[in-house]
Amino acid sequence: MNIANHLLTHDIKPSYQRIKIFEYLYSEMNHPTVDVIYKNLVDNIPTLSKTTVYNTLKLFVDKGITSTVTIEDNEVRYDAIVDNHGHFKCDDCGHIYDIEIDFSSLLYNELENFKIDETHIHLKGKCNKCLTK
Amino acid sequence: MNIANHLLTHDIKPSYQRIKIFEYLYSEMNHPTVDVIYKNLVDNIPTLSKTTVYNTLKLFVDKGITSTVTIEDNEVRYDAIVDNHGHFKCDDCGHIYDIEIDFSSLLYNELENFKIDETHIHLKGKCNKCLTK
DNA sequence: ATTCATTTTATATTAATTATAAAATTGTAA
DNA sequence: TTACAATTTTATAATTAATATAAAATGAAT
Repeated sequence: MNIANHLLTHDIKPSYQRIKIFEYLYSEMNHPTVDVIYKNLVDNIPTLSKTTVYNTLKLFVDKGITSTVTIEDNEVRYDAIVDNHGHFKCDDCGHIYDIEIDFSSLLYNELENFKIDETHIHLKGKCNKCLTK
Repeated sequence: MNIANHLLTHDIKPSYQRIKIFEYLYSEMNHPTVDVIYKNLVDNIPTLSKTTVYNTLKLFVDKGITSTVTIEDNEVRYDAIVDNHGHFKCDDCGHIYDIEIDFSSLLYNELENFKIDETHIHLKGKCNKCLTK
């Protein structure tokens, strides 16, 4: 994918930092925190500041090309996938898996006449790799 | 419900502060933050400290009589209901509704051979009251 | 009453995030 | 090219939730 174009089509000027941050999100798919993103990019962009990472991710979320993942309560993670899906976090290795979820099977009879904008699902446990090692 | 007994049966010594904190959680059912709990109790317990609220809730969660609700990323909320259920937060009034969810309808084919310990579901949108006012 | 364990409290610290304003960069029109 | 304006990035300070630590208070048992 052409990242500069992707940003442009979402009304975001493709600055060097923005391209690199999105590139990291998109290629790693590791649901990184701000800190992880910063530490991974600062070697190649020595002038990078954490504020830029915060600003950029906020912009990405506002423009709809990034979503946030809140599993633990002391850190926000970011995801280049924005269409509805769930997450599984392994308590052992800490890895966060994207999982497909058929949201249509979920019916909330108590929410009649409610307007549902977002549905967040995340699970915790142990992944197959950690269970067999 | 007899709160002192409830605490005792879960291996928690029923101190005055602990009883009052659980009583607040259980009677209000408002998914309060630590700050909200503290502010509501400090008038009647002038010596109460926030550290006690933190400690007590951590104890309650460890002993399984309270669960945490993480919807926004900058605040943890607490819930006296511990069996599996979901939450709906209204973006307008901020109220958090408990909702019953049939978790059995959710199948995760990607998680074969994974061990699932917890499932968290929360929704956002506008509640019926806010939609009609 | 004395001792020991538990609970509560005050204080300091940590760490994620936000606010603010200056510096750097980019784009554009003369 | 130069000058100017707008945008983006950066450094610094401030805020805030949560944790760590140790002293003070409480409670139970002898």
